[in-house]
Amino acid sequence: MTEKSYDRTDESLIALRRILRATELYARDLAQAVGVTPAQLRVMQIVDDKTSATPKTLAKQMSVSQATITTLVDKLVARGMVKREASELDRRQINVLMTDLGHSTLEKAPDALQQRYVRAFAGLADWEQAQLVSSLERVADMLDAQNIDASPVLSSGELGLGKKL
Amino acid sequence: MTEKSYDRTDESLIALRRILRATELYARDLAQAVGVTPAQLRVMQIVDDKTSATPKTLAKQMSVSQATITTLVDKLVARGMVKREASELDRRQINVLMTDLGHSTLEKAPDALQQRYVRAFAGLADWEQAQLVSSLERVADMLDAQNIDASPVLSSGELGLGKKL
DNA sequence: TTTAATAATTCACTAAATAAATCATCACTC
DNA sequence: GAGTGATGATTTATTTAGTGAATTATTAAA
Repeated sequence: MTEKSYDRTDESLIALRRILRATELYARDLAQAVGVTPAQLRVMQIVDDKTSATPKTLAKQMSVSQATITTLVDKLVARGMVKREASELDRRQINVLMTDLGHSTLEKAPDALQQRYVRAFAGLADWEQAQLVSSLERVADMLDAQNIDASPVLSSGELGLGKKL
Repeated sequence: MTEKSYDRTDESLIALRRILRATELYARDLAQAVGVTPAQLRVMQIVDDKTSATPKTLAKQMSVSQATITTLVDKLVARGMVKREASELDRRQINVLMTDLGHSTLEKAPDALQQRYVRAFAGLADWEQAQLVSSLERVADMLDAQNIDASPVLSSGELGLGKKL
């Protein structure tokens, strides 16, 4: 074995690479369509998904420093996509919320790739879906040992709900 | 719908997100261990994999402008990781090559995540491997319509399963 | 009531990325 | 074989992301 071109490990890694690449390119395009940058879009998606988030939690979820979040939120505020609101429980904290503009902008986003994926996925036979999910989860397990919080951000409920993947 | 429980589409997207996240975090760590930035590491991996590459092809493969490649290569040259060599066929072109330092630096890199993945993958039963590959390729097909050149860069090298390409 | 620790921000700085302009070289066509 | 246009790499100027360190306000603990 392992004589010809690629062995299975390589094939799986190459497929993974294709997935990664497609996703990254898609994120760029989507962000551009929305009129913000990819990083800013990520913030919008998380905030929209949880309806509210503090800079602290955003920083953690995006694996980025709080300082970075501050500047991203600054720019989104300047574009009218999100707003800041003081927390009442703890006055050190600030809640970032979507504006109506931000929410509707997200909803109107094309989201071409995800729509295609969701449609293709929905078109699979039941057992195929199950197999795909289990395969993906298996790969994810192999990759992230310390089981990071890889929460939603992409509930695909409605086809249009821009999510990042 | 979509209250608390996720449907299969969501589950698959969440798994995908975990894969993406693990990969991104890993790329950061690995780059730091190597002593370069993630973008610079990507250049090194491609160059090392093909033994030689022009800025043009690097730009295409990384989906980035040539100008960006120029500055990345500048920095790698400054760090002694790669070198430039004039092409003989077309004197407009330049070939980027690994230095010995660059090559050995790459080889000595920890590469923890990929090793873990490769080991886990290698430990699967034959039919499981086959199923995983087919699932991943299926997902990749769903995601990237226009079938971009998603070649290697993640060839599994170190663990002896390597092939070259 | 001091003293810690926490949450967000500001500041100074580096890295990555782009578009636009420039320069050299190649490929044609006349 | 001279001129024209396309191509490959670079330079310049600018924007965006990202960081660590310092700062400010607030909470929590001693």
